[in-house]
Amino acid sequence: MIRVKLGAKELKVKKGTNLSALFENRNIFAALVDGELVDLSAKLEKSCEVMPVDFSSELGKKIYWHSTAHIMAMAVKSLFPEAKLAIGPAIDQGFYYDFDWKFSTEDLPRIEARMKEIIKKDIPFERLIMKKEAVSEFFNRLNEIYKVELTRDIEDDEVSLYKNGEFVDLCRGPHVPSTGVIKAFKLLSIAGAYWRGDVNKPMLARIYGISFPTKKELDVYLKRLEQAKMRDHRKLGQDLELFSIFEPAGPGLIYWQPKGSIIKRLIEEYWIKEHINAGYQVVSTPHIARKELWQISGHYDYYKENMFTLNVEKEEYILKPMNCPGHILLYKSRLRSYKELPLRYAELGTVYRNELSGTLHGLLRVRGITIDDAHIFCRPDQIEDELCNVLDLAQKILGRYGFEKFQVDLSVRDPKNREKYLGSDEDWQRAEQGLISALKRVGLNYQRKEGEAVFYGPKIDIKLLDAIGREWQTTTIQFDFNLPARFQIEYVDKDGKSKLVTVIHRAIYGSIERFMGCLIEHYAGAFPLWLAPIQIEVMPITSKQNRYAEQVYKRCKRHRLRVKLNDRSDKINYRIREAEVNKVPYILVVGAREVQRKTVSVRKRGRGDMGEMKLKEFFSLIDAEKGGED
RNA sequence: GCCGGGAUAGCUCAGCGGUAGAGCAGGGGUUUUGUAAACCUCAGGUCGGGGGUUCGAAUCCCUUUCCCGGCUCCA
Repeated sequence: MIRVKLGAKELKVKKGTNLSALFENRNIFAALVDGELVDLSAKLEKSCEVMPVDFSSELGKKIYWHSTAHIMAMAVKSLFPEAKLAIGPAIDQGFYYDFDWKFSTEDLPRIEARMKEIIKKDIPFERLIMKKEAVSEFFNRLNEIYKVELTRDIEDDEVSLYKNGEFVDLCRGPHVPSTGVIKAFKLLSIAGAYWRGDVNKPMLARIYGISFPTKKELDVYLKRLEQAKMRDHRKLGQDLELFSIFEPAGPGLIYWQPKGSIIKRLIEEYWIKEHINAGYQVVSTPHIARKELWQISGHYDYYKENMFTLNVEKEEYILKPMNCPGHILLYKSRLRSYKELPLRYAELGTVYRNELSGTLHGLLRVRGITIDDAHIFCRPDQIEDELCNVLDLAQKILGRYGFEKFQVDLSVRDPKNREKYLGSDEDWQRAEQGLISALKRVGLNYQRKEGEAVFYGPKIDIKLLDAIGREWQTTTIQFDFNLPARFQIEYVDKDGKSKLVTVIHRAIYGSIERFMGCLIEHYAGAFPLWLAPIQIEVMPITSKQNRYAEQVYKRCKRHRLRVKLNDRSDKINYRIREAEVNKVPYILVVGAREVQRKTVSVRKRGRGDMGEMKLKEFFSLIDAEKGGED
């Protein structure tokens, strides 16, 4: 007999008992045995602690989705026996499977139908352990070249496989006990994906899907996806007339409509104010420069595919893809003393990058990028304080928009591949140490990502999520071990000797375009009062109140509010609906009663009628809401 | 850039070999309205561009531009 701890209970069972015997609850489909994730078919060989796994946990979801991916692969193989299997993992939201095959969207319903049959048959998932060579041979015989390659890369001598009837897949597992466990699923899309994420390897077809233990959960999920589309910045950008992209003008280039320009200007003004307070100096640099500048910086050799070039009187000019060289020229315009450091140059600099056409995406990925850039030139002993200041500033600025939770990544070198990177070990260690202690000092949790650093230095990135949960990098703080040496950026130290400065690149919004995109989705177009393009709409109920309405309108204007007078002859209900659809924060309705009592009726967006008040009262109400911003 | 799917009025979409349609938005009128859609009327399109097949193409084929979902890349 062995002892099994199961939650608060302790059971005594026979050695070799099937794990599934412990659970009556049919929703449990896997378990953690002493922390190791296993199938329910696993046998208990020694005393241990068992934790049931169902769909409620992250682990459970992954197993459930992964099993669904296997079922999809089974369906695909039975419909298209020639399709070759690649990989099929669970992801954060669902699963995918890559096949070497050409699918069209019409295939999805057929695959779904076949999956339903497989689920109905309730075929068990059986775990097999085989010698690596035997597995390799097995897949070779089936002409599953990708599986052969995967098997070859496994370090263990023994390999696990999962078998459902005739279908066998290389897999670490675990899985749900049988196909019937999957109750509700949906295949969502087909997309291309390079084998092993490598551009030089074959392009495979990836099918994405999702599954849930109940139809209801699936429906809720699909409905949420549908609703998320309603806050897509591209849709809202058009509906609310914030920005446009024009085909004849070129892809990835943003034309800001008047309303979008108001918001853009406000977030820029706020940014400038905070940066001046934080000791930055605002500078401005041209959009083009001779190619020599980019040869010195190294961009001409290493960033060429991304740069737009111009011919000017037989000379080559480059449309700037980055602001750094410009800021460096400003720094180098005279000798710098250690006493001047840190020197912080900030610029809302628009750069142009020839991003791959297939990657362009609304405001979130464009070719004309306004970076809220700054370069900090400092001494090594100032690094940590400077980093803390940047992180504090980032939190303050992002917090102003209600972004309080975000993902923070610390990207460092790939330890196995040190030759790839510029700079000494000492540089990297000091920089990384500085980044870590700064993160700790300001109390930010972060994920360490090895191999994610750029070649010239380690960095911290902050990522925001869009409406459907995709991550977009905004804030970035990067060390640069490349440019100081290339440009000989120096300062005269206490001892009279010239020394290389440390350069930190940093952006907080990341780019104005991307940040605007994130903001639109974050607020679902309902901008807070201080950002709303139109803050107030004044509406007389009938034309008899037009004069009074105009007085109200003028007083609002004088109070420096962005106000619109809507005295069209449409019914008041119609105009109110229109303003609500346009997400105007406040409506002031004036009818005969308000004229008589010298008041306004206030209606707040999303909340409805707040009743009558004096205009003065209304002003103090919204002044408080604006939070002191003007 | 690569794979798959798209593009019809300002917007959302129907039409899918036989005379280009609807709703909303827009113009003109009527209505004078009390907190999310009053009524009438008018106008609006080389069906993304180019080429082809056909007696005839929005519809079928090729090509090109752009968009969407991914991959890769990145602010």
